[in-house]
Amino acid sequence: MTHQTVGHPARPGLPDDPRANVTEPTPSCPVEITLAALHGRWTTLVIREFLQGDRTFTELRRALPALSDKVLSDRLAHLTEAGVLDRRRHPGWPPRVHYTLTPHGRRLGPVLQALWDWGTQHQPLPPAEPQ
Amino acid sequence: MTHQTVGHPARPGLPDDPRANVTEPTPSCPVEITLAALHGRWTTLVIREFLQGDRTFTELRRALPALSDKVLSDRLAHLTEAGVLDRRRHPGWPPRVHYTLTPHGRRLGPVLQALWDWGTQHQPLPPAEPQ
DNA sequence: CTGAATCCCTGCCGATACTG
DNA sequence: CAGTATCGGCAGGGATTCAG
Repeated sequence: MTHQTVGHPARPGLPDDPRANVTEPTPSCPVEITLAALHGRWTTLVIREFLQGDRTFTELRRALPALSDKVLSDRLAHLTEAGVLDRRRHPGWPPRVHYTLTPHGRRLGPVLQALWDWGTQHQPLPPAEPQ
Repeated sequence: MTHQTVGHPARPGLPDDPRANVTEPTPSCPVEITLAALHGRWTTLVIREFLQGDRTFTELRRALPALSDKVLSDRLAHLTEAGVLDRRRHPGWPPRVHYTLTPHGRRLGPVLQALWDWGTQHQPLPPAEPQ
């Protein structure tokens, strides 16, 4: 089955988009864009927090105690730059910063859901005997 | 919007599963399982090849010329161990090995589609002015 | 033909200490 | 409170060489 009808209904592949024809990893590929947004340890857990509402730095630190300040700061900056989070500094003392999902960030819900669903269907195979 | 109705229809969050309550990255989390399967440079491009049909080592090498033998070998072994690919050695000479998506691997189609879709909706933000 | 072994280089992550 | 600066360890990825 080397060839495949292009017009096949319920086609399991990806869209017929010029960006789907790349032959090496490139940042302009939509899949790479999304994986770049999700990139890094802790990132999906941070996003999960925001799917329940906005958060401050300290609230996140309490929710994810094993996450260091530096990495949390990195993740928030990264997600903000990726257009996933909106950063809002509140005036006064003590300084408070609220982060919220942008509309674009909220659309990561279905993405994480897809990742979740595949993972739940995963049954680890018994180690294949050498043939 | 700190609180949210649990029973909200079309809930954008993740399932009410005990595994969703982890407070640190753990390999048993379904999201981590899927990201682990997709992990590594070139991995999604390799999977894309298989969504069009089975492939041999050499066919993949031709389709992705900038991918080194070692990394291709790593990816194939990794995806096989993750239950995504099925590895079948053919007897005779020269040795030939065919790789095919398992049923489980075929279910990665919707996952890649979700990643693709989010990425296409992505419009890079102009660099935010410091507030 | 299909890999495995080795080497080097880079970038991520964590820990710690410090600042507006 | 919400970060930044710095450092070290380690794993990933590429190039090259060797093997079944």
